[in-house]
Amino acid sequence: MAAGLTERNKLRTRREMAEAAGRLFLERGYDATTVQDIADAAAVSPRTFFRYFPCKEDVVTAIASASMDDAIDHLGEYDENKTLRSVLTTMLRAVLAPVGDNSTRARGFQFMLRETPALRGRWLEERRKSRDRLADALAPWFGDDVDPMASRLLAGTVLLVLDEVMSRWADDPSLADPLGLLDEALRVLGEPLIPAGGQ
Amino acid sequence: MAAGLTERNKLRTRREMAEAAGRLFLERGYDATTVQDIADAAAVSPRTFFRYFPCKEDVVTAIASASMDDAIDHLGEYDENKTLRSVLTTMLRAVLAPVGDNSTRARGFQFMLRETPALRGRWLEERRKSRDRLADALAPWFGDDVDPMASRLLAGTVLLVLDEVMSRWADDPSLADPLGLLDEALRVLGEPLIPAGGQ
DNA sequence: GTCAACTTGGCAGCTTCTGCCATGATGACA
DNA sequence: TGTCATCATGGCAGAAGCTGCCAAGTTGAC
Repeated sequence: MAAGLTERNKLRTRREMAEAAGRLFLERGYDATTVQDIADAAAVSPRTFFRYFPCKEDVVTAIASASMDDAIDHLGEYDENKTLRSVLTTMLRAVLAPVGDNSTRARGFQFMLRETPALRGRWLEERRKSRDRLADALAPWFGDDVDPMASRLLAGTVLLVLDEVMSRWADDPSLADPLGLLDEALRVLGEPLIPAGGQ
Repeated sequence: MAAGLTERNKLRTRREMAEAAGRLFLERGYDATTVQDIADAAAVSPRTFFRYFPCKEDVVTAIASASMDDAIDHLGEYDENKTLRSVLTTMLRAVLAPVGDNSTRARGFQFMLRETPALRGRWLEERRKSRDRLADALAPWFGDDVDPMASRLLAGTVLLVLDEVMSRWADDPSLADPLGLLDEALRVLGEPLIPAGGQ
């Protein structure tokens, strides 16, 4: 439990760097903040920064993807009493609810992602990993011996929904949190994306 | 029509750089190929390379996203006699058919994308632009005054399908082209991603 | 034939990121 | 408590991506 002094110091260093980076990014922008700036603010050397975060973009994704990882992990084991819709709703709400707690910061991050191509690429890349993990977690609902195409497509589309909801929320300052936008998006997933029709 | 010598020279230079880059990337890998290498192979200076391609990754996306752009552009105007399914099928076939013509190269690119995080991020970023354009092109099929959520989700999911199909094709050397995988994926889109069920 | 516009090359410089080694702190064991 | 292996850190040098600036050569219009 004590976990050792070294271990605690490393956690603290990591947290201080992430906080300093997040603050500086929001203050002056991602590109205008150098790793040197972050290192100075966290009282470490740039060399140490790169030991904790493989690249500059990873500070942002490490901060922002943590809640997503948690939500997918807590999706839990397959339970035949829970419908696919209910577990997905629960997961998405778990991810979206905290956004309202610090909406200024969350909006800031959202806009920063939009305006910084390098960051958005890295972000989409992270999202892709989430998609794979979500697809695995959802697979049991589709049966064991079925082709995994359906679960993979659903997982990907659910993350598209999340993306869409967050983006709209960021653009509409009158919305306190993005939860209200979720229901309509989930409704769309309950109908065929391609309406029935001729060949 | 003559278009001027300068203009033709620029096109030639651009093509030579793209070809040299593509060849070198496939030969020795993306990371192991420097911009200097590409510039040498195309007999230009590195400085000129960056005048044509804003960053190294853009050579790859410029090559690979051209057919996608064409396909979306040729999706054409709204025609109420064409079903959504038919225009999407036409578009996806237009993108996937040429893959079989040079399958070795296409597989090489696919694996390169997989193994190079920076490239994949940039690729996903490009895909995102395609999604926006596709969503705009599909919007008329959803009616004018409807919320654009449905068309945006469909566009995103169609590109997920493309991604999935290409990935599976690349992994299965027995497949000449990826067209055979398309039908099943499109079938999934014709049914609700979330099966009907309780709340 | 002349001149303006433009393309290219080279150079210096910044930033991200990595390998290497010395230094100092931590923690285990006697 | 003392000793020693381990490990986190810092500093340094350097590669690679990328940009601004200016000089030189080419193109194309009059």
